[in-house]
Amino acid sequence: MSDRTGLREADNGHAADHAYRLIRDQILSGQRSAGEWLREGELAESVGVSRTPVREALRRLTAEGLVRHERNRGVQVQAWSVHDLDEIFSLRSVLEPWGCRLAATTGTVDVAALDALAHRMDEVAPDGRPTDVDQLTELNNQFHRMILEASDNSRLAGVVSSVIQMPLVWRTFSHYSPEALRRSLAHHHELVAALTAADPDWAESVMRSHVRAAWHSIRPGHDM
Amino acid sequence: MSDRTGLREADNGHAADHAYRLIRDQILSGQRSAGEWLREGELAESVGVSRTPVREALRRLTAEGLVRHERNRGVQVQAWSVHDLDEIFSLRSVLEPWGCRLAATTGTVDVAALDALAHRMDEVAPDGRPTDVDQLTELNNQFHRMILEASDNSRLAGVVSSVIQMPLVWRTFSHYSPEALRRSLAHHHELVAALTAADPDWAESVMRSHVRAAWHSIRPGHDM
DNA sequence: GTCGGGTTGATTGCATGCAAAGACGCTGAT
DNA sequence: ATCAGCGTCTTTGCATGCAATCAACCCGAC
Repeated sequence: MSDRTGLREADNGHAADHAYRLIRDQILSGQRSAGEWLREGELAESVGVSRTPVREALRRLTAEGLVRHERNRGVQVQAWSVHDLDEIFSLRSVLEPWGCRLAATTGTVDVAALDALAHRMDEVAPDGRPTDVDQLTELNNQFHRMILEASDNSRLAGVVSSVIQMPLVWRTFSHYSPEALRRSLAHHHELVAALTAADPDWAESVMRSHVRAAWHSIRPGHDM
Repeated sequence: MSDRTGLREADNGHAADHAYRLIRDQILSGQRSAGEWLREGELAESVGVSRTPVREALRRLTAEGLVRHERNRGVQVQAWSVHDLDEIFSLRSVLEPWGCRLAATTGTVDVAALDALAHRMDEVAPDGRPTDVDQLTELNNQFHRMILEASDNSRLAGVVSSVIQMPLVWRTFSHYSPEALRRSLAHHHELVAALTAADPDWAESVMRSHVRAAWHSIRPGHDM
């Protein structure tokens, strides 16, 4: 471990966290393909730390479902099927509308911030054609997370984000048609309106439409 | 580490798993009280392994929310408030009825096994007075888990069980009045009936009643 | 040619040592 | 008496070495 400092640029001082973020990013960005074995030694070297914090990072990723752990064999990147996607989206289509309903009643949601996010997404994807898919994804995640956190049920937010990891690998928005993406962005504005009006039924049903539309946009063979 | 074998009785061969189970049981059984600090060294000695597998066990427990991890300070048993209980039960009152609805439609649920469980619970708690709270809790968990696993959505089952840990600490059934417990057991039989009839609406609404009744039975100050 | 057994190599799992960070108590100054 | 500064001591975080495990290969027997 010679020039460790050279490799740990954005290190906030903690090897395990650093390793976790690096490995996670490699998986989410697709640099590590599904089924690929992640060797502790190799990762340790590439991250610039010893195997111990790498092992800790891999255990966290295992708990989050991004990788699979086999005893005495190692860790491999989780493989995903269409059925997994169906499970996740059917779960989301229950949880997110409910969370959105709660957010509409608590009144703690920051509608101005939501509105700003919706407009920034419009800019990143003018006319339904995204210029930067990663940024669009990030903005979208912020939008949804912000609503769930206003639901005043921290476990709900945690559960949804733990389940959502996989669609991130799938790079959701790259599967959208321009029309589907325009509709998705319109939903965001409608959600802002419903939350501003503090109408739980409206908010819930728009979110349900939003999630189910997304489901059909992503599902292979249904690119509408 | 002298006579390690003497301490590892039910060891299936793997130190980290062993440590995990032991520590987890200590928390769930109440031997470790909320807020108590869990020292790696002490745990390692008591389990009979080194600190490394203990650390791994503690990280798993952290991911499951049973303990809290503070950087460079250690791990302490998670403390629970009534608000946490509310969060969990409101989540359950959305997820479990939905899972029960799904189970009623997939037709993969083993109603005979469910019926057997319901009757065994009757025996363990005749006239709403439990003879063995732990066994009753275990049977109840099996009952609910079996329904969720028949929902054909593995993530749903995972999410619910991850969220349910805390009521286990609370030792749910010891808070029930005889009347509430009798009602709870009756719900189980009604659930079996609804699932046998494969009626999604019936199944869903019984489960919703069941969860919300449980909520009121447990909530401090609402022992009806 | 195929199958079984043993052997080698790679990799994980665990134990241990050391360094760094925080908590506590002491001392001294105000 | 109170509080800042300092040193010690406990505890965690990380690195490293070694043992156990698994996979793949090779070789010999049938």
